[in-house]
Amino acid sequence: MLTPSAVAETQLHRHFAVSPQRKPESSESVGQIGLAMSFGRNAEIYAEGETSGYVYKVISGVVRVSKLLPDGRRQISAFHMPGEMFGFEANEVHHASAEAVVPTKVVAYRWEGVLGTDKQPAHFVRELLKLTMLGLRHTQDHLLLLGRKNALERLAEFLLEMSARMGGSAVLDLAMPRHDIADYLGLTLETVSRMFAELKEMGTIRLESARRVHLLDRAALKALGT
Amino acid sequence: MLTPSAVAETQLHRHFAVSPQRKPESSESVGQIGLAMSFGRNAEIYAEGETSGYVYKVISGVVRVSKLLPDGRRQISAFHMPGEMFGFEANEVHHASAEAVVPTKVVAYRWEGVLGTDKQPAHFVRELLKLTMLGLRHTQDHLLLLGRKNALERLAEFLLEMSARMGGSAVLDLAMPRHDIADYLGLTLETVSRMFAELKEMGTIRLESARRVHLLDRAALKALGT
DNA sequence: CGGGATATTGACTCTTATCAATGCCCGTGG
DNA sequence: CCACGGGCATTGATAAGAGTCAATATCCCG
Repeated sequence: MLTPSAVAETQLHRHFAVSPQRKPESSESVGQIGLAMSFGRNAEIYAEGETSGYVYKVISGVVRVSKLLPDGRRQISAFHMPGEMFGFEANEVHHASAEAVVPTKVVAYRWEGVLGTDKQPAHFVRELLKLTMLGLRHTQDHLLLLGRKNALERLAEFLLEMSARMGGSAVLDLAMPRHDIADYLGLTLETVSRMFAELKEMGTIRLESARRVHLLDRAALKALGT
Repeated sequence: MLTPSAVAETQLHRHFAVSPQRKPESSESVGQIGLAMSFGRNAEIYAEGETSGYVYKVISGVVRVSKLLPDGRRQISAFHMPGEMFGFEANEVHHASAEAVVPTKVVAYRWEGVLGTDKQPAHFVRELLKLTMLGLRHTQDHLLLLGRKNALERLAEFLLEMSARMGGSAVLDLAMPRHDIADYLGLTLETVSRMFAELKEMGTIRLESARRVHLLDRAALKALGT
């Protein structure tokens, strides 16, 4: 029988001509609790179905968390930027996989799951509760996007979200390819590309290159994306 | 300026010819911490934008949690059944609204938000963390449904989810109208109706009435919905 | 038993997916 | 320094799935 992890890996190979690197390129302990790890582009940080012994904090780079269907359809639930944490689960098993979008450094912290919570300092548990609640909020907002917004609205919201998370700059450097944006927004990469073209024609953005976007008219984007 | 709460209410009036009842029909304290409340069909339990002073547990009935766009598009993020808790937020403000789908009894527990967590017993915080993580998992699964599944797959998954949560019986009594199912699945009510018809033709379900569904072939539903 | 809300069904439209061709950019090696 | 190659992105033509609008049908609930 195929384990969920094996299935996920199989699917990954459909998405990437070059198979993703397995596991960290390097790791070293940080203080007494953290373990610093480096991952190359598209390297797997953990897989769906894998036992989850850690929570992670992004130091540099970008991480995507996604779920796959047996036929290869993929939904990215979140991108994680430097400073953000990810990887916490109610059970001992990851129910999504995480990969580095670009070369990425993270710190992993040992985490025994909710059951091991007694052993964790109270402030840590409280912090984790807050982070989980914020994650839930973000995911619920994303439900609205996926369930009820059209392609243009989705891309507008995505650009505003990315801008806000990069400190609100008007020039965005997107770490991820069109394919990842599409899988985050529940679209195809062609549709994403067409919506970029449409925003460009409307004069609300300018594309310096495919990955470098100038937001020219935030108000127009907000009118679309909210 | 329209408050978010006022906007939500406006939109509700588009959805229901009869305006929803405001606030509990009755309430009485349970022990020293809980407050029992009753709500009629479509009554609002709390609104988006409202200050959140409580978490809730469903005693009987069904609750829907949803978000609205200014133009009336609605996304239901979850239905809550007896025994389940809902209404916890990272901030002091609800970022979704909750309504009773059918006449519903809940118990409300005072909750000061994450910041007030010190005052809560540790086991309660831990329990809440677990519930929030489970909610996050459910919501992420729902992202995959909304982003990547077709109408038939969505309905199949919905029926299996409902069956599982009603104890796995082969005869389902759906509390919610087609409109709510549609807003949960990111479809229109017409499409939901057509997918019911299609499952019926395939012989995987039988409709005793619109709300009462017999699951004849779970394996077929699983093949579609997973 | 009657009437209003809810659900089904049909005809047609529209958005997005699919399939396919072309273009672009960047890193590598001659 | 320029040419080549490969991944990535854009653009076009067409198809398919779900949405919209509209006409019944059915089911509760009083």
